[in-house]
Amino acid sequence: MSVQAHRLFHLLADPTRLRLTLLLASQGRLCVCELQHAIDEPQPKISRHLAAMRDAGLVAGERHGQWVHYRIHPDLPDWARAVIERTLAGVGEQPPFADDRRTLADMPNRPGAACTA
Amino acid sequence: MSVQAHRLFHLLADPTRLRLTLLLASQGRLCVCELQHAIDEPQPKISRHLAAMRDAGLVAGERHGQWVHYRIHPDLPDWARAVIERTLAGVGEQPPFADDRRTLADMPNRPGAACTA
DNA sequence: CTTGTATATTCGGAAAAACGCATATACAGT
DNA sequence: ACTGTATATGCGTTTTTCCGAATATACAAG
Repeated sequence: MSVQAHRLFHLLADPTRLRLTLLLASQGRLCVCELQHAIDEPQPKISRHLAAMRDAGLVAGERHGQWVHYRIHPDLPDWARAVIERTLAGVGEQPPFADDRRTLADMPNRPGAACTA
Repeated sequence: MSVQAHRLFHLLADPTRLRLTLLLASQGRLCVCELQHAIDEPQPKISRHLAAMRDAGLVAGERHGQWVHYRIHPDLPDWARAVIERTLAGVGEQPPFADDRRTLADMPNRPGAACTA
């Protein structure tokens, strides 16, 4: 389970995966449709990146009805979590990361409450 | 000059480049032959990786006589430096990183003093 | 100016990553 | 059962990355 350092960095090296990661780090838990709306990329692209992140242990996904909720994996080692947090603090206000959060906040019909039910 | 986040992570995603980076982060400044001895990889391989790191602004190299000294780039943004330091603290005692430092310490004819001259 | 050591680069091939597009699966509502 | 929405996967292609081997450059010393 212990993520090798270079594997973690490989995941964070792709722009789409980095946006997903920082979005999850800042928002806690999101379903795929929220992620998709926020970063505005084709759904298969997002899904396959999430699968890679899940397989490596970076994120965890839970099904809730028709939605799948993703979050940063709770068992991620401290150093890895710290790296993500520090990155968020360092570049989170720059594009495209800040815009992603804004786009997410403006999402209509946000399934938020429905998912957790 | 400002390193984009995903570019930094791309550099750290390669095992050889990560070893070089953590070695430099822990040792301050090293010439190529020291790096080569420590991580025991072919010289062109190391040189090409260092070139990529230099082109991206992750490290800086200075010529001193026949040696070229590399170090973590002094103008690296705080968040990036913190990411590297946190990674070193988190995985620096694991292989291969700990061994790299040990191998470097045991290097004979270490040019250390000669370089700075 | 030749030799030796240190470092960098070019080139071609092999392996991996990322993509678009289509399709498949999962679940909810009617 | 059928429809709609949410999510995942298979496939073929294009792009990127990494490497080894050879070669080139820079500098020091004799």
